[in-house]
Amino acid sequence: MTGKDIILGLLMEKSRTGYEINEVFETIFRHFYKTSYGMIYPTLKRLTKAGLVEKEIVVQTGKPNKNVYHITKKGEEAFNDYLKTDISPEKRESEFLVRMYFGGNESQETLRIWLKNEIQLVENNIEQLKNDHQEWNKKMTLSQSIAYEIGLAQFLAERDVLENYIKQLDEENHR
Amino acid sequence: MTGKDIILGLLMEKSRTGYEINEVFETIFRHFYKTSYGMIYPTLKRLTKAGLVEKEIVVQTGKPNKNVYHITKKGEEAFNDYLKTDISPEKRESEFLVRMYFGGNESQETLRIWLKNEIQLVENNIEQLKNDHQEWNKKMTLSQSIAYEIGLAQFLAERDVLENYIKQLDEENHR
DNA sequence: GCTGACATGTAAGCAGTTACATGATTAT
DNA sequence: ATAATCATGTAACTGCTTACATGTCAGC
Repeated sequence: MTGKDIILGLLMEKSRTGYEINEVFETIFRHFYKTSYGMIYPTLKRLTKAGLVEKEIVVQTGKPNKNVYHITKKGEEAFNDYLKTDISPEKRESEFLVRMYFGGNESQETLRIWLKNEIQLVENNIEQLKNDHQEWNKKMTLSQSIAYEIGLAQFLAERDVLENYIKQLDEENHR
Repeated sequence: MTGKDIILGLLMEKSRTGYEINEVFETIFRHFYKTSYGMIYPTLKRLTKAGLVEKEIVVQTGKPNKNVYHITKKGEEAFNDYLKTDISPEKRESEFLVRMYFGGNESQETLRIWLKNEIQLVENNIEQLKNDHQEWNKKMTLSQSIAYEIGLAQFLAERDVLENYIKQLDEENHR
């Protein structure tokens, strides 16, 4: 799976601009796929050249013009081919956990700061995820709901562990 | 954070070979940082050239010879400098969740197969994590325990969601 | 004779990331 | 004026992945 596959999938749902594709990555895809314009626009260009998508220039008033991309037959075939490939194992890279691993020599105070910071980040993620869900759930399929709930459950689980440890640190301090 | 930083950190703990560094990545680091020999050996070479680590050739009997790497003063400084940088946001890439997002047109049967497969993978992860923990916990610091428990809690959370949904599918089928 | 653990590397390629660059319009 | 939203791109770099390549020794 590369960015190309996901972009094709999103254009199967409906025609979109690069800007709108980025919005999807920043909302519902946030907790399982991160990317940037630096991937989106060059990919769209390559896909156009390869005949998998078609570009339509839409003139707008009150807003800058935009390029709407439509998937072609060839593009649909490419996406269906992708769907037949094996699912690759998940990739995670958590610098927070790496730091926790190496944090054995840090003071309890430093540890508490790290934990508090991470809780804040996780809570932001939870809130954003819930907001995104409220906007999307009207048209969500069953499998999309599962994707959402797994993300939410994992964030909640992390928050619980973090809060438990902070409590533990506090209790040790008050003894 | 790049592979280089983690390798330096691991060599701060104790001198290791490339093979042993890989073992760490395959056990305790498994759920938050994935890599391969293709990163480890070239990095070790670069680090040696830069004077951050030193290579010692150890002749063994009954086993192939090995290269043990020791961190230098300069290497320790580099690692401490890294520790002062900001923690970068987590990166996740779950092809399973991407497929779930796009899986709206799949049959319940297909969905059930996907869920069962993912449960199997998650359960393998849980078991491996628990095994790794039993081997390492004797010498684990508090913060290392947190890293372990976050990983475990997230896998358990995912398993719960998946199992719930399978149950739901079963119930709908029996109506 | 073969499998599995131990052990070390290279080289080509790629899929991005990061930083840069630009600009219109609307609302405050 | 200035921030926010809408909107599109490029170019250099990089850090890794994948596949290849090689070999020892122990135990069955």
